[in-house]
Order: sequence, then C-alpha cells, then structure tokens
Amino acid sequence: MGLKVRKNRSAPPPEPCALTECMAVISGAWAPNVIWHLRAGPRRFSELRTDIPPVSAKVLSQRLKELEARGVLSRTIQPTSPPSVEYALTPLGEGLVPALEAIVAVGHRLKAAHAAERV
Amino acid sequence: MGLKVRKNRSAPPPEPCALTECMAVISGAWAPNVIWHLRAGPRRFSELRTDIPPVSAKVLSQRLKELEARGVLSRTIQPTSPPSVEYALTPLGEGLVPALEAIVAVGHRLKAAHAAERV
DNA sequence: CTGTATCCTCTTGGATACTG
DNA sequence: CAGTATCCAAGAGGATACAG
Repeated sequence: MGLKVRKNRSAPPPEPCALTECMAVISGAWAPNVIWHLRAGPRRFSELRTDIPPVSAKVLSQRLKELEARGVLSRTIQPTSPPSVEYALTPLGEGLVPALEAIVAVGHRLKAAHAAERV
Repeated sequence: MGLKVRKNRSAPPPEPCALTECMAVISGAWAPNVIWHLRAGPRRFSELRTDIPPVSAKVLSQRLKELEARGVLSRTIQPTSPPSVEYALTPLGEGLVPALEAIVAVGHRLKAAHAAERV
C-alpha cells in the first residue's frame, strides 16, 4: 500500500564520476570499435584500419595512443621486416568488453524499436 | 595442444552497427548522467539541472528531446501551477541502466588503476 | 518553472602529404 | 608498414537573454 514512497525528490547520490571516467575512454571517435575489434585477440595497425573502414590514420593512431596511455591496451613492436606493431587489450581493457556487450545488446533493442515505430 | 589457432587474422565480423547505435544515444554531453539520474524514478527539468550541476539549460533540453525522440524517456506535463514537466525512463530506457552500470563498474577500476600507477 | 534563440568558442575529426 | 604534420570544416556545448 504505502509503496508510493517515491516522493523523495532529494536524489540518491549516484556515482557520475566513475561513469564519466569510463565514458571518457569509450567516447572518442572509433574508440569503442577499436576495443571491440581487439576483443578476439591482437591486431596490427593496418588491420584495424581495414576493420574500421572510414577511420583516418591520424585519428586511429591518436585513439590508440590515448587508450594505451589509459592502460586499456598495449603496443608491441614486432622485430620483423617490414616492422609491424601489435595492439592488444590489457586485462583492464578486457574489463571494458562486458560493458560494450551490454551496449551492443541495448543497441539491438534500440534498432528494433526504431524499426517498429517506422511501420 | 592446437590451441594456438588464433593465427586467423580475418576478423570475425562483429556488430559495430548496434554498438554505434547505442553509443549515439549515450554519447551526447550529459546524456548518460540524465539516464543515470532518472533510474530511480521521474525527475523534473529543474531537478535534473541541479542534479547535474554544470549543465546549461540549452544542452539539457536538447538532450532530453533527443532521448525522448529515441524512445528512451518520456515527457509528461503535470497540470499543476506553476506547470511542471516530468521526465521518466521508458522500458527501453531502463534497458540502458545495466549498460551504464557496467560502465560505472569499469570506471571504478580505471580510477583505481590510474591512482595506483601515480604512486 | 520550462524552455528557446543567438552568439561564440573550442574541440574533434577528416583529407592530404610526407617521414622512418 | 606505421605513423606524423598541417590545414580545415563542422558541430557541440556554454553564456546570456528572452518567452510562454
């Protein structure tokens, strides 16, 4: 009966800080895609470029640097010739995968809902 | 034994489309915060403004409109005086909460990791 | 209270060309 | 192959003032 206790308008203090912290990581252009394409294993620079078609070299390398600086992925120079560089998720970066999966799941529902209302 | 089959460099086709779809929803400035602050129940415009301190009226109303257009939240005009407007998550919008929770969880780990390496 | 309209700044990302 | 440098356009977001 007295279940209408939701009159309390003083917001319960959430944690927008941690939210913002992580959003900053995955908000850059193509950042989520980079992580997404690395989730199955390491990839090289040019592979990522073709994985994510319309990404410019500048932005990709920018994003990779940022993600590396944040400890989300690692950069390894392979002593081959021609030289190649491998990017891989760190354990920390792997922690992002479940979050992205949750996002993908919602994405599907959003698309479905969007399609439904355009009938 | 033959577990090194990860030599396959032809990327397994992921679903960046749904990813992008949902990222578009939560990428706008303050969008995640709006959803986050609505997860415990409906809030009014001015309440959201004080919930999320440095948000300008323009951007907040912009974001609310977008989120409403995407079916993530509903806008209800209360016939009170002075008139007030309540925003609430739709079922679709509530689907975003788990994703945000996953993001918050990662945010905590990112902050912890960041703090640790600054010792 | 709940927005909208303008103006303005600053960041972001793309294209292109060039280096190691 | 793996980037970096430069230039550029577009858009997002903040401040302020005003309207219903």
